[in-house]
Order: sequence, then structure tokens, then C-alpha cells
Amino acid sequence: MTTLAVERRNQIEAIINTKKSVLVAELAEQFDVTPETIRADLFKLEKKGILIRTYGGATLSTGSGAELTFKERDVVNAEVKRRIGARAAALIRSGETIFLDASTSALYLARNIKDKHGLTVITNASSIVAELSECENIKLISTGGLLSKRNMSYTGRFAERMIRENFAANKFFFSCKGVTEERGLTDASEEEAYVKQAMMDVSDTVIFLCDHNKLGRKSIPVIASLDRVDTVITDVRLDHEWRNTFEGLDIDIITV
Amino acid sequence: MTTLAVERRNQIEAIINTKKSVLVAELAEQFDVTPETIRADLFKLEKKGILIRTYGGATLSTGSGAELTFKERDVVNAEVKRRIGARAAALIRSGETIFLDASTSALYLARNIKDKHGLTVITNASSIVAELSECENIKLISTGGLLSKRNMSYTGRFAERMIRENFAANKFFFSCKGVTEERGLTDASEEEAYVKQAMMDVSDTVIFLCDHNKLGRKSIPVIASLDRVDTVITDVRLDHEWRNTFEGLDIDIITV
DNA sequence: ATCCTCTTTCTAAAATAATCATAATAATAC
DNA sequence: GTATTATTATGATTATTTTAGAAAGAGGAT
Repeated sequence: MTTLAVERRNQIEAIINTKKSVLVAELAEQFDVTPETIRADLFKLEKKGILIRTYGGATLSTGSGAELTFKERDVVNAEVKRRIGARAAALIRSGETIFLDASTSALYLARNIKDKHGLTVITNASSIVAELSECENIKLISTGGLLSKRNMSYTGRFAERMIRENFAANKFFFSCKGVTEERGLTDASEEEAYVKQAMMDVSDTVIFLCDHNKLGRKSIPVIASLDRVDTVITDVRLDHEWRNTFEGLDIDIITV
Repeated sequence: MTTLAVERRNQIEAIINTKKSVLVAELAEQFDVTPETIRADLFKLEKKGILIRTYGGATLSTGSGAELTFKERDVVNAEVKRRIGARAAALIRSGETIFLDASTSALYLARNIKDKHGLTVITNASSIVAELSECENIKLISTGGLLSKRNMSYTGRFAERMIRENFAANKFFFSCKGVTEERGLTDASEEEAYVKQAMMDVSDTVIFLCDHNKLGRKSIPVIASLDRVDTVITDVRLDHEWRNTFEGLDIDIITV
């Protein structure tokens, strides 16, 4: 044996995570083993819930029904979020201080600011810290707090106090679970909502990264009413109703 | 015998730390011993928690594809720190709250508490957060603060305030650059020193993870005088002078 | 739809490779 | 010298991969 079986399965896992699907024949050739061996590998990985076997190969498991973990959410609508993140990054000027929440959209934003200079970034997302930790030109601050393992974000009253008592920022970029006119901005968890409220309260400008999935959706924990938002960045041409709602609240609309 | 057995094991440890996985057959040829000998080596290294044996070889115990942190390439000291970390972990009882600083020794400690229950861990080290982020049984809190990119630790007045105003703990485990009788505990950077001072001030018991490299070494930023320490865990049999120093200050000595 | 063909999957057995248990041997320590 | 430890040798056991033939799916042509 030239490589470890477990190592091969790890690599298959990595491949499917980036390519979203794999072919048995392709992997068999790549690792120089028979298709039967690959099928056995895929069977094991399926039992671990990593992928779903299909005729001829396998696709990424979408964690059906249950709450998506952070890693899984990352790939849903990645292209849309990437576009929104890139547009949002263009709003940031050098020397500014910005808050980023623990949303996937904010992570995509972070990927677009690596070469900006004199920036201070404050976030409660450990993924954003990891993403920017090698940027010498960015002053990177974590809010700290209790680690929420599902989101890999820092939350709770510690995070909230840290934000309110120590920081202020020019801009706050965030996303959330849903938005409706009557209930406003709502999120999946109360703890995240508190953190976002705090960041909102100490920021000059509030920018909502709003892909089409958020529109009309609502959840229980309320972050704030819609009028707290200054700018919305979205990926769809808004219908008349939404356009009227946003314009009535004096919210700038950016479509990407 | 052409090489010492323990030396061969150290080399295997070094190889797996850089290559992330090893093959029994490969190592057997490389060291010109039988596969059985290599298997015995891997068995010993597995018991020490360095690697995980798999069919045909072994992989690193710190998750596949995982990153090696800054100082972990120093394999010889790694073994010492691992021993100290394991001994320190034995001092922790379930239900306790502990502070861990951003030292390599504390990281090794963290690796030994993954199956303890009801623990609350507060740390300013992003490596420790990453290490424990999958432990559902551990309440994990980050101090937050400005990210020091060299150490991947959170420091500064934000971290210090967070600690002093929000937390308290049963035990504080730390290491530092050096210790001498006259100057006490000293560290490489002032920022780290402030964080350690704060953690010390709000902890019941202070436990110093002190491998032999620290003894007699000194640096500029002072953390605290030696009498703030309650327990020292060290890897060498202390000479009379050090023993008298510690015992004179009523410090417990644990040798591993 | 049914039939046909090609491909993939499944199953079980055989082949290969690695591990384990144990005893024997070699090296080192006391 | 003996005691202790490390290494090797051997055969039994177990894990993995391959092989090969049967069953089932996909897709096109009739």
C-alpha cells in the first residue's frame, strides 16, 4: 500500500467538499485502486454523514432537515454571497473601523478587504479572525465571549459588554436569518441577536447584507426594526413592495 | 544497534509532525528494523497521544489536515511540554473554571482535558479555542481583544478589562519566558504580561508550567513576583537552590 | 411502453497485506 | 554473572483490496 486508507478517505472528503460531487471512476483512477475500493470508501463516508452516494459517484450531504452547521452553510448560495461581499467591501475606505458579525456574508466580505490599509476590524466570528489573521495591514479585534460551537462565534453578555464598553465603529456589516416589514430583522438565536444589537448601537452606519433568501422570512429573536438599517445590499431586483418599504425608511438600496 | 530506540521514536515524532502521516513499511525500511518494531514504536507514541494508529501506519492526533502552530516544530521540547500538560490536567476537577494563557504548554494541557466534564475554560489563545471548539462538554470562553499575529493570542487593554470585569476562576495555568528569584516571572511581551497579571489576579490558585528552559532565564516585561505562584510543575529534578527558593515561598513542586 | 446494450452496483469469495500474540533472541543495565 | 528491555521470528487472526459473476440502473432505439 502506497498511501494510508484513512488518508485516501480524508482526501476524498476534501475533494467532495470543494467540488461538491465525485465520480467513482475518477477517484479510482486518481488513487490507483479499483472502483470497488472507492465504493467501499464512499459507503463509509456516507455512514459518517459526509456525503450521499448516487449512481456513479456521490454528492455532498446537505444535512437535510436539521440546522446547517457553519461549514455546510458556507457553500449554500456561495456565489451570491461572494458578490454581495465584494460590493460591500467597496464601501469601506482606508482608515475606517468596521464591525463584522458572524454571518457567512460577512466572511465573504472579509475575503475582499485583505489588501486594504489602515483598517480596524472588530468581529465575534472566529472564522473571520482566522481569515484575516495573516493580514499585517489590518488591526484585528475579537469581541471574545462564550463560544457558540454551532456558529463558531462568540456571544453572550460577555461579548455584548465588550462591544458596548470598549468599541465604536464607522460601519457595521451584518446579515441575519430573515427580514419582514412588520417584525424587522430577526435571527436564529437570541445570543447572536444581542451581539448584533450591540454592534448596531455603537456604529455610525448599518449595512445589511441581504440575499434573496432573507426577504419575507422571519424568526423569533428580533434584532431591531428595519429603520435601523442605512444601506441594503441585495442580489435581486426588488419588487415594488420591498422597494417602497426600504425607500420609505430612507434606506439606500444597492443591487449586485 | 545503530540508533537508540528513543531516538528513533523522536525521529518518528518529527516525521509525522511534518508529513502528518506515516507508513509502517516506509519507517521499517528507513530505520532498517522490522515492521513489528515500528508498530511497537507507534503503539507507544499513540499512548502518549502524539498520533493515532491506523491500518498501515498512523496519522497525527490533532485532526487531519490540521495546522501546526508556531512553536510546535520544536519536537524535543514538545515531549516535555506534553508531559507537563498531562500532569497539570490531572489537577483539574470537574465543574471547575480555569484560565489558560497563550503558551504552548497551556495548549498541551488543553489537549488533555477534552473528556473532562462540566469544565469552563477561559483563554486568550486562539489555538486553544480551535483545539477545544469541538468539545461539547466544555464551556469555552475567549477573552477577545486585539489579535497578536505572532502568537495568535488576544491581548491589550480590551482583553485585560474583559478578564478583570467579567471573570473569576479556580485555577490559572500559565507559562512564560523566564523565571529568576530576584526578578520573578518575566515574559516576552508587555501585552501578554498584562493579560497574565489580570488572569492571576482573579484566580484562586496559580499554577506555573515550568519546563527547564525557563529556570534562570529572564526578560524585560515583569508579570509578577514569584510568591504569586502556588504550584510549579516542572520536568527536571530541581537543584537545592531552586528547591529552597520555591519551598521558602510555600510553593508546591510537582516533578514529571 | 418494451427491448437492448452499456455501465454501475452488489455480493461473496479469494488474494493480499497488516496486525496481534507469543516465544525466542539480542542488547543493555545492574 | 543475572535481570531487564528491545528486537526479531513465527504462526494465527484480522483488515483491506481485488476479482468475477449476477443483478440492477440509465439511456437510447424500436
